[in-house]
Formats: sequence, C-alpha cells, structure tokens
Amino acid sequence: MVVVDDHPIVISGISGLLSDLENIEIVEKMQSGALLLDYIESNEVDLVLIDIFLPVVTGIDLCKSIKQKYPQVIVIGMSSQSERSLVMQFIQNGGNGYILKSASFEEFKNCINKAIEGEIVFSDEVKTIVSQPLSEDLDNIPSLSRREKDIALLLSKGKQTQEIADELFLSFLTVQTHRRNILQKYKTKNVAELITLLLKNNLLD
Amino acid sequence: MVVVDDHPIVISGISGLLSDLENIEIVEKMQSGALLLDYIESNEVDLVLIDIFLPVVTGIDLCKSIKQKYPQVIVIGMSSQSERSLVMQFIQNGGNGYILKSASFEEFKNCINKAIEGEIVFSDEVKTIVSQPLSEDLDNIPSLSRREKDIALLLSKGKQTQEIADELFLSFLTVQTHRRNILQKYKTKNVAELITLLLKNNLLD
DNA sequence: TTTGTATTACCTGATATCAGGTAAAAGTTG
DNA sequence: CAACTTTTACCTGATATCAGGTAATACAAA
Repeated sequence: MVVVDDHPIVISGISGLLSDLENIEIVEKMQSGALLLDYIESNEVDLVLIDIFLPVVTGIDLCKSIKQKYPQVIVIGMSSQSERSLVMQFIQNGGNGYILKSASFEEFKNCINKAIEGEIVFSDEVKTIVSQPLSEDLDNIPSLSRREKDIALLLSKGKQTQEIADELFLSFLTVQTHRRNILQKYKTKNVAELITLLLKNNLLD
Repeated sequence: MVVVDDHPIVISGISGLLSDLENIEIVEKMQSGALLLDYIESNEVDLVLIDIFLPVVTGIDLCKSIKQKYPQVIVIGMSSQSERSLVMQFIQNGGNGYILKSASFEEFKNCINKAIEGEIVFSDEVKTIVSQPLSEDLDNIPSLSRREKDIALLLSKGKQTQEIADELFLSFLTVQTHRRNILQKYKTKNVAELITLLLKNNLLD
C-alpha cells in the first residue's frame, strides 16, 4: 500500500494506525501525485490512499490517471471536510472508497479491509453525506452567460444599475433586464440572496 | 503537552512525530475544546497544540478561553489550509504560534521548541502568508455583533427589512438601523457588496 | 431553416433601500 | 462608577430595486 498526502503528520498518523494491520504493509509514503505515478510505473502496488486536496494535481485527477493505466489498483480517497459533489466525482473517476480524516481508527481499518475485498467503502460521516437526499434539486444549477457574469460580478462589488450600465456601455434598461433574468434564473428574490448563492457555488470566479 | 484535534490520524501522527523529542511528553490527546477546558482545570498543562477547525468551538475561541484563565499555557494553532486573517486572529487572541499541517517534521519540532522558549513561531508556509504585503489594508476587518450577525445572515438569505423584523421580533426601524450600522462598519454601499465581503471573509458561519 | 438562447432596449408603478439625524435602555469593561 | 458598545426605536426624503409586460437583433444549434 502507498499513502499519498502532502501532510507529513497525516502520513505518520496512518503509519501508526496501520502498523497493527497484519495483511497490510505500507510500502511507500509520498507527497505528490507525480511521485506516485512514477513509482507505480516500476513497482507493484495493490492499494493507494490519497488525499483529495493535493497541490498541483488533485486527488480526483490522480485517481483517474491511475485507473486508466492500472484499473486493478484499489484507490481510496481522503479529505478533512467533504462535500457530496467531491465524493461523487471521486467515485465516478474510479475511486474505490472515501474516508474522512476525522474517521476513527476502527473505521479506517474496516474501510481498507473491505476495499481490498472489492467493496466500495465510505466512512460513517461520508455515508450520511452521500445518502443525503441532496438538498432539493440544487444540483443542476444553471450557469451564467458571459454578459450575465459581467453584471453579476459588478453587482457583487456593490455597483448599481446605472454604474454597471456606464461601465459596460449599455443602456440602464438593458442592465435592468439582465438583473431580472439572473434573479429569475436562480429563483432568488433580490441581489443579496443571489450573491450568496453565486459565491457559495463558486460561480463568480 | 496536550493535542486537541478531531482527526484521530492527526493525533496519531503528532504522537509519532514527537516521540523522539525528549523534552516533550504528550500527556493527553483529545478531540474537542470542551474536553480540554475540563482537563486543564485539574491538571497542569504547559503546551497545547490545537486544530483551528474544531467542531462546536473553533480553535480561535478555544485559545482565547485558555489564555484568559491560564495565560502561562503556550498555545499553538494548526490547520490544513491557512488564511492570513485566520492566523492573525489566532495570534491576536493570544496564540503563541501557528503551524500548517503540511509542515515537515523538522518544522514541527523547531516550532514547538522555540515556542517553549517563549517565541512566537510560524511554520515556513505560514511565514510567507503572514508576511505577504497584505492586499491593501483588508486586515483589520471589524467583526459583527451578535445581533448584527443575525441580521446579516437573514439578509444573505434574501430576506428584506420587514421580514427580518418579523422573524426577530424587532421593529422595522430597528432592523433598518442595524442594516445601516453594518453597511457603515464595513464601508460598503449596499447589501450586495456587504454580502460579498462577509462571505469572502467567512464572517457568516 | 427554424427554433432557441443571448443580448440589447423601452415603459410603468409599487415597494425597498439608503442616508441623514436623534436617542433611550441595557449590557460590558476598565 | 464612568465610559463604551450594543440593542432597541423613531422620522423623513431621495433614489434604487423589483415585477410586470413587450420586442428587435444576433448567433448557435437542431
């Protein structure tokens, strides 16, 4: 088994945790995806435990790369906080399981053992997150058109309709129409609610 | 020394890391601030290493509580990602240092040793973050009072003055006053800009 | 080519926000 | 206790937003 994490203490922690699992041997500990891909080229690897928030290449992309070339390798993801969409993405890219770093030692052991047997495993907290009835239908969030984004961005900076019109060389009335369309698109009743929604969904970057 | 973190693997990792530091003995490992405050009541503690993102009570508030009652205890903060404002807040609340979890073993050891000698210590990455020319003067962000936060939160949900008044059993005019005070406090010209500022600075959680 | 979305633009009226000033009661800190 | 902050509350007028409807041009997809 190989652990990939850019936090030395996490690696150390997992070593300690797994030292009493007889069937598992931590072969290597590394701090980046690139190192893992190199290693996997010339060594036999059964199981990989990777942090999702790695520098350069994210854990999700790393998982994808591994699975494309070596589909038999079991890949388990880890992170501190977890969002439903992240976990789902990871699994969709071939991940065999997902564990929150706040999981207990027992959970870690169980998950790893079951994953080896071919199951898709989740730590308890992840289970509850994944099985949540996904808050209404907030998944299929519509996206902003180019112009709408321009306007939303200026709105988020506190600009008002006339100022936006001046800045984008548009009519006051045009900006007004865009505003209304954006509000309707997201079913928000005013700019405050809109900005909250946009920022929380990273739609303004 | 006591380690407070809600991630078992991190605690395990730190144990492993510090087992070869002779002058330090990890007395206790616990997963919440409440446990620490209980423990500290009846035991002598020299140094505490706390995670910033703890459930219920954040590491910053925990640090504050500790320092109020036991100013001689050395408190070092930790987190995975770090933001300038977070680190500054922690130090302002009496923290003796801040370490990123991605820090190397060496850094951990150095920081802890120096902190014991009375220095304020930062791991390398934190240093660079702290010493950044801090985008203009966005540091000294005032904080919201309890009531102001209530109102700001409802504003972010798109509620308007009258609705907020009803929900909080206040006069329309009172809410109006709060709104104005909040806008003034952050020098924002409307709610849209305000929400942006608050969300980007994590002031609404 | 037709359908659909995006972008532009105009009009009106009801309602909300913002900015100005004022002030008392309650709670907190030195 | 005194000073300060917080929370509560009222008044007014100017300006902005929101909701409703309508419509032409442009550009991409079916």
